[in-house]
Amino acid sequence: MKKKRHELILDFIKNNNVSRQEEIIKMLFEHGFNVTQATISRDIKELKIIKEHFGKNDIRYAVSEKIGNDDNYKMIFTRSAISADATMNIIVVKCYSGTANAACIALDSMNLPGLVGTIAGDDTIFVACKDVNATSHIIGTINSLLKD
Amino acid sequence: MKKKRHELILDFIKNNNVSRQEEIIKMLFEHGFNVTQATISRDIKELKIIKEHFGKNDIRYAVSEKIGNDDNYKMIFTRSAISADATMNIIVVKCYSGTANAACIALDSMNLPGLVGTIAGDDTIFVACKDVNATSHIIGTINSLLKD
DNA sequence: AAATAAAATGTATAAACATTCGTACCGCAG
DNA sequence: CTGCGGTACGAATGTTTATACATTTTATTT
Repeated sequence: MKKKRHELILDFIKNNNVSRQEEIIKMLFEHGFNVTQATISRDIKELKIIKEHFGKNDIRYAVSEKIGNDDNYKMIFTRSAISADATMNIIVVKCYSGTANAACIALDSMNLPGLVGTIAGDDTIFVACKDVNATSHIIGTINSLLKD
Repeated sequence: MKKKRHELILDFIKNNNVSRQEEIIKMLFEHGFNVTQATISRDIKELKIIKEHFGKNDIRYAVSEKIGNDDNYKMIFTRSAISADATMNIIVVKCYSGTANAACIALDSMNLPGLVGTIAGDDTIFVACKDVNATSHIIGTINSLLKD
């Protein structure tokens, strides 16, 4: 039953602003589970759920996933970028109009080794790389992102 | 003095396993700051520091990478979006021409609870929400973003 | 199946944390 | 100056969460 309960909890906090364990107890009760706060506390620990401050006056539980975050960036990038080309140590990435900024931030956040800096216009990103070697490495990474 | 204190706190939690606000008080004291737990609580809120479960029996404070990125997202969003309106479980966000896509991606990336899906045209975003309740919550969040 | 070990949970309580309320300290307009 | 609006803070208190210990449930061994 623990498994099912955990699933419910995860689902619940993903789809609602949950800020107290009591709310989870209530939700579980409505789904036929009858557990105490101590159990929820342990569940939260096991599920590695975190409590985050959001906006100015909200606190909410959230699933802690650094990996999930990476995926997020990749998603942003692949949804924004169209193609990439390299000359010397510069890579030029073409994006859909208006998305270069977002794609650029996503790219930056990947912390690619050998990447020196980026600048974004409306639909184009310039990526400055350390040297030709790094350039081919990075464009390889970018192209593999573009494929999915 | 608050600025300096905040810096110390961030530095501290990045480089140590900090699991209680008391530890922060102690550290600050050693650096010449004399504040109470109430202040630390407020600092943690302002700095959007989270408490994460780590390993099997550790809890520690950490800087939420997600939130840091959130700031980026927020920036993209607020620079693109103009206004928002809701009917039933749909929110319509008006953006500057050509920016809806970027704003939409930013919005998606915030992982707002109750948000089911989004779609962007050139200057408009449709946001589908789970129900009316979620809708009002989400438009509240959007409006608070638009204010700054 | 009885005996034993291990996991899951509840109870009660302690610990950790957030918040309310009051005060002090600005910066500034009148 | 004087009063107003805002920020920062401590003390006290309320709220929320974690945990020590006891108990029940489930699995494992013999």
